[in-house]
Amino acid sequence: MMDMPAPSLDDMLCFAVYSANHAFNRVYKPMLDRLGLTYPQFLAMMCLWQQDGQTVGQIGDRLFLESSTLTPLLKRLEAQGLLTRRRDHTDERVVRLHLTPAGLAMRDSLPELQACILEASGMTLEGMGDLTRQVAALRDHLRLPA
Amino acid sequence: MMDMPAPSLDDMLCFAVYSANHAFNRVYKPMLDRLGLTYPQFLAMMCLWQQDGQTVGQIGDRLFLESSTLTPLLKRLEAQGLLTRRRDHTDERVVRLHLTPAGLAMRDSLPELQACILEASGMTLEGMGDLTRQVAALRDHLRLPA
DNA sequence: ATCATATAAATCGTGCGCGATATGGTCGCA
DNA sequence: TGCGACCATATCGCGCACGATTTATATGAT
Repeated sequence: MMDMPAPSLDDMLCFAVYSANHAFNRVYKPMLDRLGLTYPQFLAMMCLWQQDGQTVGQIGDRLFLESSTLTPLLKRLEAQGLLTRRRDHTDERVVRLHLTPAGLAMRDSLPELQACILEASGMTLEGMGDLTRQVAALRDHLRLPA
Repeated sequence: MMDMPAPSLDDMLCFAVYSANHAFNRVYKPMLDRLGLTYPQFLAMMCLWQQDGQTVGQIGDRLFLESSTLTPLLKRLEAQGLLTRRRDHTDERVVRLHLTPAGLAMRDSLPELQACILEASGMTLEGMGDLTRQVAALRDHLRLPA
């Protein structure tokens, strides 16, 4: 029987994804620094720009994050004056998030941000859309129960 | 002039990569738990399985990580008895990493690990190789100086 | 009405990841 | 010989991310 050759890091999809994620982080950082956001905070803001008034759990479902990650992150956004956190009147277990005017206004920086990312990626819009779908499909398959 | 439509999270390559990375982490976790490794620790071990005796800086170049990340991680691997950290005799600034027999033996788990990942990804080997190259090319382009 | 179960967030401890800085070693050049 | 520039690693503080647990609220069965 032939053994499979031991794969090197460069052949491993998981490492490509791991290192590409870090590379994105580094590209975003200087731009987000000027907004006073971290990258995960930016993703949470994206959720709320898309739909205001979501709960912590809904943001978690969207971003695939636990409340143990989100609660402190959202408190920091609240401390920055970008959103409010209030218990829902009809279900006191739930915390609803609402953008402040400052939080909403920050959305205006999005187009420029997107343009920078597109340029840094060195891809076309179509190429990005295509790769996005492939990677999202991989993610969704990995998330299936074993 | 028409504005670009504000993209949602699902259209963003950065989020696809971010969430796919977390999804990989979650797939690896139960398997790595049995080895007593974290995912970044596993990546460091991959480097050393490929070439023993590398320096901290070489591992950092390979994984795109800083010494501030690697030093504590490598100390934990040393504490587990998987490798040794020794200053180089000819250049005392440099720390060289050498696998112990236990660290080397752990490599035997690799093939099974790879097989599990392949299955969890729901892809063919060719499909994985193809996507790996696309994502690595993206990473390398993002790493170019602006 | 009561109590068991379930659910949503929050809290805690550990490890990763970075930027800024510190420490100590090397090398070239006066 | 000694000093200044550079270099490799280590340390520190902050924020993310998780699993395990806790707290508070809601729901359902009897």
